[in-house]
Amino acid sequence: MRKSCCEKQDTNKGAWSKQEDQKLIEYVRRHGVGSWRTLPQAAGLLRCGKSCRLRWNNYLRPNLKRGKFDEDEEDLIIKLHALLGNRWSLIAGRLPGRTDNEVKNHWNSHLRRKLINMGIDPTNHRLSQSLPRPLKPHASVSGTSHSSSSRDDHQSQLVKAKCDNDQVSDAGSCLEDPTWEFPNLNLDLRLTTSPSIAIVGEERKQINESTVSRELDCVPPPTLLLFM
DNA sequence: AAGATCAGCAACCGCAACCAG
DNA sequence: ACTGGTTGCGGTTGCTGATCT
Repeated sequence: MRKSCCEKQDTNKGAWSKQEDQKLIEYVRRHGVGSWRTLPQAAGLLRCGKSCRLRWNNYLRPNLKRGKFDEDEEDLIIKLHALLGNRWSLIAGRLPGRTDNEVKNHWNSHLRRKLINMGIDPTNHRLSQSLPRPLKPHASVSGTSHSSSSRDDHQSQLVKAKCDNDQVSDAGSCLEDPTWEFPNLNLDLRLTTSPSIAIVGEERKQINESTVSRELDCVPPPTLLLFM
């Protein structure tokens, strides 16, 4: 049985040094990304290809946006998670400069807890306690216009929304609703020219993610939310 | 001040998808 | 259609700094 690349001897593990970063940056600058398997040797790095790809994609590539997520980004993550589930790469694709790892970490450390505190099940975006279903659906959690409000304000808005027959969990609540079937949603993310996209069930294979991602690129986030 | 606990983040690992032969 | 190699994704781990007792 072939060893995985990371099990090879003479490969470093753990945190990257500045020198390693520099080597990787320099190599990519000269040759571009790709051929991760052979890159480490070519670049003079004692790392496996996977490790190099991860380091590049998550920390070294240009145009990465580091630092705190703003409220709009958090809103968008919550909404996209309700729609897509744990498809972090797809979600990150809608957040310019953010990586899937970063989004995933932020979800697990902040947003998940935030939803739990609000009484919302983060896995299905439904209220944890049994409350009547909303009489009429709304497009978004709290809009994207609360960026000036404090986090507490935001949270209280959401809690208020919850008490007002919840608008928060609309998008995701249907995911677990026994009367609601994902495949029948025929979720059309297309706005204009190209063929429509339907997310068919939870089977990952049935979604051409790159196509979805490309389609989503045509859809400004607030418009996308209208489908939810 | 010191130890314990918590939170955030970087990185690893395993698996599935993809692709070329 | 099958197979083996490569890449990408998501879950998980472990380290580190911050906060609490």
